[in-house]
Amino acid sequence: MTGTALPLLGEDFAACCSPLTAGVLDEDAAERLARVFRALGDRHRVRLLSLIAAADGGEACICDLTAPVGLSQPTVSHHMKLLTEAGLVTRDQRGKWAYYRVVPEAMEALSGTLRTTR
Amino acid sequence: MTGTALPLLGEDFAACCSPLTAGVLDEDAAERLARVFRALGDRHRVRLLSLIAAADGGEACICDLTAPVGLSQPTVSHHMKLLTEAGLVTRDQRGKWAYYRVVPEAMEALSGTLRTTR
DNA sequence: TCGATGCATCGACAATAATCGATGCATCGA
DNA sequence: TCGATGCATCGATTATTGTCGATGCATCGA
Repeated sequence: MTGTALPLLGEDFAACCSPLTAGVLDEDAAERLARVFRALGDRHRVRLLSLIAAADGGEACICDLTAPVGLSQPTVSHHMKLLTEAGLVTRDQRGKWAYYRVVPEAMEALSGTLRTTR
Repeated sequence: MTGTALPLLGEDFAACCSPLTAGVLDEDAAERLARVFRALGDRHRVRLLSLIAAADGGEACICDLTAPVGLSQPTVSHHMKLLTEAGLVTRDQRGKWAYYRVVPEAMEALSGTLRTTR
């Protein structure tokens, strides 16, 4: 296991993220949040995320992803790095393959920041 | 009322947005989603959103926003345009002032696309 | 041990995006 | 009617990001 997620959403998913609209965010909080949203701000990365989530076993390697998104291997690798750094996916190297997996807690936490009703 | 929101999330907020991870998104859906996330992918825009939500009456004009974010008026105007086009805020011109307001339905819909449990 | 495979990194280039000053259009108050 | 104010748009510049070919490092199977 060589997962290298950098949880930009905070160490503790459950406690880090109050709704965006609950009060004025300071610069740091805004930047951290924006960085995660930026990771989702590309159609290919959004697509990659849905491909991984829908993949058999909930995980996929780069080789499974290049064809569906129609990008080169280095480019897909680059996008996956951004998603990993955002904490939205984890990377697990097993032999030759690097398996990526969606982090539900991160998705939930991010979802929570957009919730307006309590 | 001169609101000009372009609801990129779809005409019907409630019905448009199944979770990102519920199945493989087609190109169009991925692009539409990514465009909205991209609108949130800037710390100033995230901040602007929280400022508006926290403002008195839930609305704010450009002139209320320039100082807090420390950007020029044209730049703030530009950011607000992006947020408006993403459907995350509405614009309402009243006299000299343009009042911006968060669209809770859009936030909720977007929040829903990130939800992994149902 | 060696060729093949999967992947990340690097370097370069092209495309997007952020920012601001200048400007023009309304609207308001005097 | 006129100056002042609020805002959007334009044009230019800089910064950021997406993309790919080339390359190098592991790992696997023969």
